[in-house]
Amino acid sequence: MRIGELASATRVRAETIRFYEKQGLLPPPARTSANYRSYGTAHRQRLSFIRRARDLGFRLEDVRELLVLADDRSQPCGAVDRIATTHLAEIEAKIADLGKMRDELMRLLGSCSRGTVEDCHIIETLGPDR
Amino acid sequence: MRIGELASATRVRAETIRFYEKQGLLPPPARTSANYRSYGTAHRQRLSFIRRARDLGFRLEDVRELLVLADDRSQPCGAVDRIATTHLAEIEAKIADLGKMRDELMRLLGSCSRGTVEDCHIIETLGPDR
DNA sequence: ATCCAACCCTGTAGTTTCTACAAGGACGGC
DNA sequence: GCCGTCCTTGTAGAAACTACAGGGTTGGAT
Repeated sequence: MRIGELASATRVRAETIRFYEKQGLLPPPARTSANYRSYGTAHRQRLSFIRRARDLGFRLEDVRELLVLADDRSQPCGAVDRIATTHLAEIEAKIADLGKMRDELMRLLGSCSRGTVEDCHIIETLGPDR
Repeated sequence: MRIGELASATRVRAETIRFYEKQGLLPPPARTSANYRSYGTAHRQRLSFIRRARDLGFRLEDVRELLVLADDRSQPCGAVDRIATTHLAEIEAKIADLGKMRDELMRLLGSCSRGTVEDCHIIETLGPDR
């Protein structure tokens, strides 16, 4: 299959597929006589793997490691577990941060008096000094 | 005050202060005879404003607009409200996304059998095809 | 007077993960 | 032969900084 077909099969844009190839995440495929990339099932599976991992928020560096582990099926599962656990902790930290922002923003918006900026609680909270 | 003092007063790094100046968020200050930046109270207040807005997750473009609004105190408060409301919605969307990732990751990690990659549920879930 | 650490200057390049061209070649149908 | 769609490479941009490199300045100790 050509890059466009692979793109729609995996819902990964063609540009992104080329980008992954350049980053070494996806091996360079065979080429047709017209120099078009020609992909097979293994490529589609590998790209789907990458996409699922990205959907779970893993960074490309993590995806790279996970691919190595997936390729060597005799490895102990601990490394996978460690990567995923670390990632989970990062996600939870980010959720906590965003939750604080959300609470503070809701507090500010709730106190908006719909007047002029002069007595806007939001602007007032941001500056000048408290 | 010089840039280092401003930096520690606002907990914004000196490099970032220069960056904000280049972006037009902070007006260029006076210079000493040695060409050092020399800041006053107004600069510190403006930078604190920026920092608080950034802590709430506003993008620099939003901060730029908020600064304009804060400078013209007769403006109606609606524009501020609109920026903050939009931002709140983005934050809530991001929290929802991350929440889904967290749930899925926890599910995967809970099913980890601590064996080899061969029967690792995490790797299995990511690929090849389901 | 000299020395040194700690500060400051400018400008550029790197981070992350793509996305968007620009300029050109290939292919399939009419 | 032409048109629209696909493919190729390479480069630049987006966000918000961060990290140098290669210099000048300051202020205190010796």
